[in-house]
Amino acid sequence: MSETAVAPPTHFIRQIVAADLAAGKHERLVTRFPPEPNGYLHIGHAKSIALNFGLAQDFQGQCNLRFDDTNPNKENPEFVAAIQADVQWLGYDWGERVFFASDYFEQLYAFALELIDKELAYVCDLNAEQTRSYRGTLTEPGRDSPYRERSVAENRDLFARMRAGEFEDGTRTLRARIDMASPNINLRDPVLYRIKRGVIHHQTGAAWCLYPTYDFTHPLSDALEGVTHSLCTLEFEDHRPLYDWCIEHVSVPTRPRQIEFSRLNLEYAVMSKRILTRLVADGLVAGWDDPRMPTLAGLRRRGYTPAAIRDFCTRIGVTKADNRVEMGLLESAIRDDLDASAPRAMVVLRPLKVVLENWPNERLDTLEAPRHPKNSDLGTRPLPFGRELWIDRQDFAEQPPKGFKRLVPGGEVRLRNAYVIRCEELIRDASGALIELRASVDFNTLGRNPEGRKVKGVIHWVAASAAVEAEVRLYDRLFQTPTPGAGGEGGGGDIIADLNPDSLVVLSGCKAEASLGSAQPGERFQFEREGYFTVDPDSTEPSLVFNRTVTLRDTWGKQVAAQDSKRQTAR
RNA sequence: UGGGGUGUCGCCAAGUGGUAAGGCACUGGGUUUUGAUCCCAGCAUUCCCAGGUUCGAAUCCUGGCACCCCAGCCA
Repeated sequence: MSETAVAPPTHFIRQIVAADLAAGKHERLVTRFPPEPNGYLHIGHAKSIALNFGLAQDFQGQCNLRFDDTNPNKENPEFVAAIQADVQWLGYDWGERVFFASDYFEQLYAFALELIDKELAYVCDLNAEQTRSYRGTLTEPGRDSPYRERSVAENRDLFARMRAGEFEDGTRTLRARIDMASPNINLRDPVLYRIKRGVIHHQTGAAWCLYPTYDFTHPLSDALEGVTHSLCTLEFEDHRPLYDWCIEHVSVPTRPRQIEFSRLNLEYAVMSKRILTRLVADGLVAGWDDPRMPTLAGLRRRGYTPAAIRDFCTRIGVTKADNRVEMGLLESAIRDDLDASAPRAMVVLRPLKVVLENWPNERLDTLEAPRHPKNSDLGTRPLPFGRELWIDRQDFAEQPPKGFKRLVPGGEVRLRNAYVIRCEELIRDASGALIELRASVDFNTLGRNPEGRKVKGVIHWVAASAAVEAEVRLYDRLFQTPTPGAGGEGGGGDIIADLNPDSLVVLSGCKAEASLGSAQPGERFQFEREGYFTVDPDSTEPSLVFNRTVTLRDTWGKQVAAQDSKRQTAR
């Protein structure tokens, strides 16, 4: 196979990196992916991971995994483990370079002392509320803290006593001494350290009772690691002057450059960690790995492949423009991957029995079908065929809509990989409901077209005597509105009200073809004419559980839906 | 209304003064034992708007407009 090296798509950050490297600014590229371990990673993080690790790969640099763990109240080791698992699953490797911002706490403390000595930081006794009122507003400047002019000696003393645990939470902070009148609020003497006594940090235990803020920690951690390009999302653009200020005024070994790009928004989904946490905590979903969640764990359980997610990330690009990407793009990426790789199988989701009246009672044949229509390397599978079959109720219509190509009373249809049959009779129960079809086989149609007529429709089926029972979980978008929580006109809606009540439909008593009996959790299949499915870990030996990853493209379904809505509006 | 950003097809996105890439979606047509895949064709005389500079402007200048972010001791 000739692997024509596809040039990675160019975007503004890649251009900056390439130019910096070409200019000899750095020996090699160093990036970092800096998650806070306060939740699971989602598809938005995948964009950042693919960017940071991808760039490092392409330029033969390195990308560090660094946990930004400066707020022990919200973080825990479960998230640390989950994040590592997800990054690896996505296909990236940080080698030996896993770091924690908490690794640098001692060094950071020394940097803070350096700022104090330079009269660039001071201990402030204002509480949170007072600090806020001194800060001013967007349009009015702030006022200097009454503690702003403390001596170096006093600041050193107080800061040491903060560390020693002498003061209660919220009573004192260490602040940068910059400019209370700055039009950029982040520069109005931002808090560098706050007191948190009695919290056990997942990495440092009880060693510290004061913790550095993000604004102080991030630039210095980057510099300590020799990060050359620190890539983050747009909301940190305002913080860049502060990022640069920290690097400027502290004796760090290197000078990283922060570059911002826009975060990913997806239609019908939510990327806010706060809201995702709430969905999990309130039991609105089955957990962080619920297949409806946009988390990597959820997507994995849904049947998404790492390759498809990476492909999606390159398709969406990297810019500074606000965006909201259509679900269709993600779906297209997974369909592309799975169409090429997933073995085919037949599963009847809503079974309707068909008895072939001219098929001998005891005869059970074994037909053969390719596992993949285009990739013969995947081989074939045996397909039992007998007198009684299951077909999908949706593949039969007593009164077919215009254009219907499937089975109708008196009509013919092709059973995929098998014979053409004709519907001869409808069997009903006492209430008049259809419970069974009687049909006849054209024995002369196995592997060849019937003579003298064209049979358009092809439907899938499963031999009743060899069927494997399965539960199938049909997943759809978690939210029913493209921008959940945005509300209608005016905005400010309740996000819970936007949840899609039909995001999960569980089908039991589905009939799977015999070859699926040995399917293992995590395996992916195309159920022909239905979609892509994966075996859920809830599967146990006798009872299979499948999750629907995504449907097949369905032009017929769309046509029917369009006709329906036309009929609706006509009324 | 202070500061920081962004505006190119329904969505994403190239474009870096020389006459609007590509993907997704959509619409036709072909192949097909998956209404799938695949193939072929179509889909921005115009780049938020208005002026200006230039032989030439999505790209430069001026002035507007719209949207996003910032007043956590969260990140």
